[in-house]
Amino acid sequence: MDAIAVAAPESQKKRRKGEETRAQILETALELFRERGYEETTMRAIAESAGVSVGNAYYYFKSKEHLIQAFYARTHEEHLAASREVLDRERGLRERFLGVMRAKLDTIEPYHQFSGVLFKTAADPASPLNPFSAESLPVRQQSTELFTEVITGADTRLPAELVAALPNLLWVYHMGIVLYWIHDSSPGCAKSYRLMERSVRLILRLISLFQFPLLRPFLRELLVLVTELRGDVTPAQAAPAVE
Amino acid sequence: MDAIAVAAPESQKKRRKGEETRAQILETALELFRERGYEETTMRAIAESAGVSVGNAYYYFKSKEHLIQAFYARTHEEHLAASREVLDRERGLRERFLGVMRAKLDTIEPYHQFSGVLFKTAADPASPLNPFSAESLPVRQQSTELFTEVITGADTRLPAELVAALPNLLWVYHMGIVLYWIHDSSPGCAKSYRLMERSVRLILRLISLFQFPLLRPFLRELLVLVTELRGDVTPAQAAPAVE
DNA sequence: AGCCTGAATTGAACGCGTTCAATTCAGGCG
DNA sequence: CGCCTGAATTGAACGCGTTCAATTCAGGCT
Repeated sequence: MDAIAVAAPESQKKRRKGEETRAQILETALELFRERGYEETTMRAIAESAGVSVGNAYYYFKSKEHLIQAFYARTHEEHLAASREVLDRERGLRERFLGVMRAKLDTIEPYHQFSGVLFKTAADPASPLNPFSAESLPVRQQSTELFTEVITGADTRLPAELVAALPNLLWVYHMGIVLYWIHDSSPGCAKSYRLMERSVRLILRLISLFQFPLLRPFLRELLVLVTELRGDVTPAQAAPAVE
Repeated sequence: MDAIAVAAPESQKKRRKGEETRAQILETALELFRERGYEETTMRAIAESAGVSVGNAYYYFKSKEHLIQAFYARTHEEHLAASREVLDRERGLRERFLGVMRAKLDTIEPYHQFSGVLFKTAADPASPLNPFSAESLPVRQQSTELFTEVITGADTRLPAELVAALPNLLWVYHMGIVLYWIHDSSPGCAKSYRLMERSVRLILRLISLFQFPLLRPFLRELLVLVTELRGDVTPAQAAPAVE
């Protein structure tokens, strides 16, 4: 048996080892987070449970928050996968949009209990977890692309300028829904689903309204506002001045 | 001199003392926050600077976060005062709305550097600082009333259902602007002011559009959505289940 | 085999927010 | 006047996240 497996080079074996430890720590951490909550889970407990020293946990994760970031990346992947399924299946704009949004809520549902901490750290402009930070730019871009795909892959034709601006708008909208969801304590987060479904319907209606020439100037101004401000706000362009 | 001042009862003298200590601690804390930032200011430093013991600081403020809450209450008062001035002066809906929003940004400007921490804690559903929490309900109500006054005191007449729903909508909108402001690193937060002015204009335009019967069903649905969901989300209705 | 090097790992130590048993203070009462 | 009581105040101690100098480990080179 081992004679067959020899092919693996040394450096790869080394990397494998490190990645296993890393995965072990992350897995243990997420489990403890789910069991006891974030604040109640200490780094010492994580390390002990994972069979490593405290310092070693910090070797792989710069801070306790970075463990959340890893989790964040994971649910993001899950959402992408779930959305892909919807987008492959559906052609109607409404179904696609609704499906992606529903997938979002479904994906994050298991973590609702400690979503507060997640958002708490995510809201800090200085945190790498901040959705506007440079560190989470890839994730943000992927999410935005998702909404691009929702629109361009649908059988509905929309004016070009709207197509250009909508993805970012919808991304912000979806963040708003998540924000509501975080504070939603209704059973099964039913209210969040309800709000999402209704607001999606409303948005689609609003979009269709833009066909009327009456509303064109309004639309124009909205688009100018959005494109003018998009992206330039992130504090990441210059390193935060800490003396 | 003292013969005149004798009138003060004992209990009042006592209360005065306590309140002075409390004020002393708060003043020192806010000063240090502004100087060095929130995270960099330790409770020990605050206590020492205020000439009290650490424990005593905790006697008056349950936690470091509660010092922020006190600051929050203060800027809220300032905003109310500044808004009052505007509302007494202006009669046009646009001027009133713009004035109140501008006053908001002006009021919080001095604290922009540590606004991140403010929002970070405010975003946590479990935190008393959370704008949706029971503890900040009075502040939230006052803010909402402010927008009621913006509308009802203006010389523009609006449909009754709109008048009923707008205050809450505008409050949420104003929170959104603050959220943008927190992440705004442009000089003088110019971008936030710009966004605010443009979006205010847009909102007013949107409001005036509702006069067209074409948009009535849209408006209806929007109002239903808002009134249905308003307020019931706060997790404060039942004590958070902590085992 | 022996050495070198850089990754992996350790655990004691630091600084922080927070707690709390103990102490002081000051006004009311017999 | 001395006692009582509750508010005000103290500071040592706790548990936490985080750091870092020191140590081990394992592969590559001579």
